[in-house]
Amino acid sequence: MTVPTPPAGSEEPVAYDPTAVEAKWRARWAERGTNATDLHGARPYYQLMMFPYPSAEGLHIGNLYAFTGNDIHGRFQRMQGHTVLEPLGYDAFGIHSENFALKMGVHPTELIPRNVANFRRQLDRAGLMVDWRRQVDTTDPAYYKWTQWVFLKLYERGLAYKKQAAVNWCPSCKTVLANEQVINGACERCHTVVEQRALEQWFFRITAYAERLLKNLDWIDWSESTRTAQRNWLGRSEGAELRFRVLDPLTDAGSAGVMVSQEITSGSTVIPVFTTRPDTIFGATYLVLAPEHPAVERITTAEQRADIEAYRERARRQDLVSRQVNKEKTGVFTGAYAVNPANGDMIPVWTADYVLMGYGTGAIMAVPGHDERDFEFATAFNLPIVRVVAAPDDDAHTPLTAAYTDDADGRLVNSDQFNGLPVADAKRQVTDWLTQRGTAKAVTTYRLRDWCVSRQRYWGPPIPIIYCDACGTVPVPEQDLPVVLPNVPDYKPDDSGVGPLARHAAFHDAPCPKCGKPARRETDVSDTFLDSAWYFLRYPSVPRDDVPFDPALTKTWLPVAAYIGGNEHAVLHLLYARFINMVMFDAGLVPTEEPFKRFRAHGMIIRDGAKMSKSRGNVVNPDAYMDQWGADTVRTYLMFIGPFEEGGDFRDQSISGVRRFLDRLWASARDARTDGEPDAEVMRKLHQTIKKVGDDVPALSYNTAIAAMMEYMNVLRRGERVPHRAEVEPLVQLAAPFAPHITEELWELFGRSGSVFDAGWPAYSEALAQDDAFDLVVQVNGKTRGKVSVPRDVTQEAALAAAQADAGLAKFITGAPKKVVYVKGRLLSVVV
RNA sequence: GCGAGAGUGGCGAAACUGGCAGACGCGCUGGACUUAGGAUCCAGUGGGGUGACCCUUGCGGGUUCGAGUCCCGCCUCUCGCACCA
Repeated sequence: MTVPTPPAGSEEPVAYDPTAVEAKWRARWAERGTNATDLHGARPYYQLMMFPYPSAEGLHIGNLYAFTGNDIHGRFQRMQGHTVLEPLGYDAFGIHSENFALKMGVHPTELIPRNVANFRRQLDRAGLMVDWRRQVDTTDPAYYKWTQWVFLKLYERGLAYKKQAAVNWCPSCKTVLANEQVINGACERCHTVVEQRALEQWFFRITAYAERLLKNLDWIDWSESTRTAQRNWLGRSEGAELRFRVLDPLTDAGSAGVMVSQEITSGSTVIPVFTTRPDTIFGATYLVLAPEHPAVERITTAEQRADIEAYRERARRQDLVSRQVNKEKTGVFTGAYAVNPANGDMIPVWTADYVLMGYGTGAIMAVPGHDERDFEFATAFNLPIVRVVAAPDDDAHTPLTAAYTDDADGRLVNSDQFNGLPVADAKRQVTDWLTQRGTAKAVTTYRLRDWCVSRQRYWGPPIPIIYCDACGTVPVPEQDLPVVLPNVPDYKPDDSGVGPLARHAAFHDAPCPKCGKPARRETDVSDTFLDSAWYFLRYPSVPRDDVPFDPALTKTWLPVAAYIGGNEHAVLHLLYARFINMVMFDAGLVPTEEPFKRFRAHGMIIRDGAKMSKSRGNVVNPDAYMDQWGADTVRTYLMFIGPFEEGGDFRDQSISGVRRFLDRLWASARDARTDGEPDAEVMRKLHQTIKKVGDDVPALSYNTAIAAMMEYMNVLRRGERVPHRAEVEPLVQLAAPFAPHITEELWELFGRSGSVFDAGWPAYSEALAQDDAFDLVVQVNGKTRGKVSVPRDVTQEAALAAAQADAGLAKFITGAPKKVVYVKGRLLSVVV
């Protein structure tokens, strides 16, 4: 492919033709291996972008936005002398692909390669500096062999376990979902309301890492918004677990107020509750257990049994949305009483769905005086409300018209020996006191739950476990990996709670690896988020088949130097990836506890002020724009429309400005003169621009870097001047990360032999960038009244004299100044 | 409700630790070149006033020689989390 040259003798200058230039350099890069990374090169720099799910619709403009932002950063680092590894792959397993395949009636094994091929074509066009030799595809057995290996590593370390639990079940996707995949009680994929089902599932013990995952957030170099989202998700809260003994009808019979049941209960039941406010124990007037709490069964009295059963049944059937959205308090008395460990009061035990089984112990002590939810419940059911904390202006007898929850200024009342203590002190002292009495311990609870990784679906890596009647649960030995996902025509999920692979005897039946007797394979596959939780470890070691990641390469390339991606993955992918990396670190397989040295969340692209969506019909098709404007223009435009970390508004109308800039760059290089000297004024602006672009690009301020180059372009061509080559050539380098094809072409036009990306970054000279005279702003009484041209290092006296000598300024400076403020190099402020 | 972020021309947006508000681009206006212009180039472009000047960064106060930027009190929007005890 060559760029058309004008016919001999033609006067017509060659116009910028992006189609030809881009095709030429795509071919040239492939031929020369320009984008191939030497894994043993000097100053390794791992530039990571979030690999896409290859949808049938093709590359989304949002993907392109993220990739371009990464690519510019990677290319810039290369021009700074780093050996940059910029890999990419496909996150092609998962429910989304499978649902789409089912809908279209095309098997995923056919659909995915087709989508991948289309993605690859679009990605190639975008001019990314990707080393495709390191590509990964999560659906390739050569990859998921190691995903299964990761599962086994966790199993080995006691971090993967199977348990029966109430889990989120999507009736439409017919599979369980992780908590992270349930948004407002609905499936994040299909938005169907999620049900609760009791199923046996594989879990990863991520909660064992909660503390470390939280602590490292204090120092990792990540976008603040992402760290905050993770902190909230981990949800650490400090408090105490208090033990309440439920009165036994036999032993406690005769105690005043106990309703003796005919039912004989065996032994005494102790209900542990978690609270962050142990200081309010004297105000705990009843207990509430979640409807699913196992103790409910045991303590309910005969009189209350029918009501309780009905209530539990209702709660069980109710989906999460109505349970969460309908916040009206409901509940039923169990008939049982428990003893308040602080004051010995007998308090009723209720069950209510405002208490969640999944958090803390699934039971609470209700302190209606100082908790809004308990106050609401107590009011609805006429339960006693006791004040145990008083605001500075209140006393022990001030009536409570609402829960008083302030824990900063309150002091304890109605709490025996703790009266008068501030809340913070009381928390500690009450916990200590109860701990000594054996009814409490200080505990820290996390909102985070263990990661449910089983999926009752087809399109994922089979979980490498075999169940043997004799040997029990047996992990598939490493040498038997991968457990290949069979290519079966019947892969539709059903409502049985068991994955479709269970229907395929050839897969399901397998000999026990230990004893060789007939046994059964696990038929669930693992969550897609496991595929992506370790992919960054794999890239440098592709295509090694003997190890998931080579120790030496991993040590060289990890942790990732720069990771840029969408904040929608703040608590999913990014938390799981940190967890898996931490486990690998504990196993001595990766060099650092944290996988990503630096993470930045990019913003979202909207279009004409509105969110892009298929239903709105305002989705930008990258192919059409690259056809019309060229990839370099699309890339540069995407980066120009707003701050990269905040996103921007894609408007068709504005793209022409960026194309005009590249047209002018082309013309400036083509027509540049080589005779004589470059203009000193222009060169000064050039050096200021080198500085600005060099500062802005690593800070991801791409929009201002482009603006600076445009500004320089205006100077370069002001008044239709013909620029000197020395004025243009460095600009070609500055623009290269943004517009790689055109700049390679112009670099070649200048007679350079290698790639512009191996030519380094233009040298910046502070001396050349410095203006010798400048305009000093003069303010009088706080108002800007004009400016005077003075030397840069002028003294205050000289500056004031210059201001007073200026006719336009002198009229404002009447009489002797009362006060003069002089900021060197900036302004002079005179008060009269 | 809690947490995070953001409100600046007709539009997308700039503004380093407080120091000329509106860089750059779109659009618009005028001009040049043209048979032509939805091409290219040049110039202008926050609002008001004939003018010297005045007003202007969501609203109201404050600190300061000086506030888009800092402090106090509100309003609006976006994104997370949401009965988490």
